Amino acid sequence: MGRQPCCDKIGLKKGPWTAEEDKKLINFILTNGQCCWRSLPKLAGLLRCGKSCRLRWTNYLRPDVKRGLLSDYEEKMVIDLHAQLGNRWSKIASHLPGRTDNEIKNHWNTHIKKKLKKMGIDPLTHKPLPTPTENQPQDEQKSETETLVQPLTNEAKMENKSMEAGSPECPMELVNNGFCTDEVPLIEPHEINLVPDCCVPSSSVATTITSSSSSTSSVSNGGISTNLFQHLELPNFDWQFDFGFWDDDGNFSSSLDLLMNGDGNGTPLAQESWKVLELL
DNA sequence: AATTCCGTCAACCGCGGGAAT
DNA sequence: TATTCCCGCGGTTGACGGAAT
Repeated sequence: MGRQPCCDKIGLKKGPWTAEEDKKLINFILTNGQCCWRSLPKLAGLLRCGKSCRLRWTNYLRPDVKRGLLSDYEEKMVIDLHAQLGNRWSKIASHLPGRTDNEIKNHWNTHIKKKLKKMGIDPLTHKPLPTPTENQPQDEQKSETETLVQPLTNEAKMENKSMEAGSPECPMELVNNGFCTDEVPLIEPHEINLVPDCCVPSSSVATTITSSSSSTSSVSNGGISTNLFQHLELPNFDWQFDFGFWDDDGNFSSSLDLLMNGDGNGTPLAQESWKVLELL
């Protein structure tokens, strides 16, 4: 007997998500937690496959998701981790708080791969390509390469608490390189207090608000503008919990003004799901 | 101004791993 | 132990927007 399809595909909607669908999904998850993706669409009143809901949540709607271009630091992290882990995007993502595997995978394929090739580095092996381009001066290649690919300093590594080494679960060979390839929780348990006990989310709901201050983050994604308040047409409410945003250096900051008014570059920082959080 | 090309990224698909029975 | 089911991962696709012609 073959495997059954993950869901009944008849009558199910595909393609970009609408604001209404997003709202339904957020409301349901924040009320009930992440339990059983298979039955979620029915319970939430969505004509979507469970997998589609999970993807939409983890890659876009999740409150702690960090949007915008990867910083130089993050890019170095990705390259360094990729050299050790290969195409294990979820593992790589677990070392970059707020970043999703999908986002990192896309960034790798569209940006980093090209950069490395241009520098004469094989993106697969992270070693110099067998036949270096003769057109490009070696000195230029080297300096660029050193800037982007050199191993992270210990200081830089310590900056990221998700990379803490020394835990019993952390393989020594990776600890020695400054990385632990095991799963690293992105959110401390005390940060999760919004979901009923019936279904405790794995690592999805936090009381921190993240968003990118990158000026490039204002592009629409799947028809959804950065100003997700407007997107979901949810009512305003008072902010009562900690929140913040990620700057281009990978630092997390808290600021009500930044959240509500933008970062001074016309970039709104609020994300839609927080309204729902507060309403509950 | 219109058309084509290209880059980006959200979303889909199929598969494997692991839990449940 | 074998089978079934669900979740999550990684590869791929397709829609969209901007650049180039």
